[in-house]
Amino acid sequence: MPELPEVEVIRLGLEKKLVQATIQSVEVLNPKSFQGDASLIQNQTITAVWRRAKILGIDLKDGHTVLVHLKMSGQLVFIDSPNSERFIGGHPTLDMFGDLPNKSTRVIFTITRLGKTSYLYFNDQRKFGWVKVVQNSTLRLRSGREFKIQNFLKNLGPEPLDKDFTWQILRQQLQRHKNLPVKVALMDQAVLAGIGNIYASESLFLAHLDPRKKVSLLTDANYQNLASGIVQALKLSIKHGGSSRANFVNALGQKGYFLDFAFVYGKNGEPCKTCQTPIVKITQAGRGTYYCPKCQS
DNA sequence: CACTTGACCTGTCCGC
DNA sequence: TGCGGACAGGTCAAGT
Repeated sequence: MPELPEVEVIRLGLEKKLVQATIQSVEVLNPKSFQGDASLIQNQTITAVWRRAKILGIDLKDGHTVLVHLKMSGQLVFIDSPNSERFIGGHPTLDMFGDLPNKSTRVIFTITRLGKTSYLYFNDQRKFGWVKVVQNSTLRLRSGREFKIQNFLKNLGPEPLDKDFTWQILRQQLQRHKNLPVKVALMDQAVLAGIGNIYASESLFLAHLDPRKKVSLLTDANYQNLASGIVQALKLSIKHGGSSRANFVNALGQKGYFLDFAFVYGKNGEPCKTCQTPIVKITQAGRGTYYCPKCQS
């Protein structure tokens, strides 16, 4: 589920709640969801919450970091006290959500701050996601940022929301896959970090680019349009709280509303918002791709 | 090496 | 209603 915007929305929420707070204890309900020694992070103060690609990092004062990957159905929900904070901010809480923990809860962190106790729930219906405790020292500096290269992570491409991201960088990165359709190439995390199935389709629509077009056939104008389409789609989604197709909720358990503004994702058969032509769904590399056959020719 | 497919899980939705 | 199958935002490993 979560791609870059969803993970960033969670990060923004968690940062407010967790920095300067302390992890008092950790309860692992599903052992496969948790790697590393949970006892290492107990009674540790949280110093930062960061994101790289679709991975969240929670830094602790003593030099450990808790990494979280939500994969398809993960959630990280912070609750001060039952049935309170989830209703602030003008958006309703998911009705299905109910009280936590629920049957999808895999890990529970007990958090204390200023003498008050709260809980952080890692829920993950499909059990693909994970929480992992590592040493900061295993996270290497790269390009002046605190990004990690661990075995379980292949090399990640540039962050598309970095200030120095340009269409030339996009062009250079896509050259890794000259013979692939541009949509498939875009989803390789080594090309760009954080683009998944929703934002690949949406970015290509904004760029008026056929998702089936091979990378080798792209023009500089295509790259320029695509680079700006990517940034536009990601920023718009963050602004609307991310995409909640099924499971996604932010750090307070609230849904995101980007899909209300989407042009093509999940819209097959519906008229294109620009030209009224029905949106088409095809399969590329085993994943659904949505596009407008007229606007993206 | 480049690329595709299956596997990992649980849940939902759609057609018969 | 019930049941089987397809499908779901991600990423590895194995296969072609």
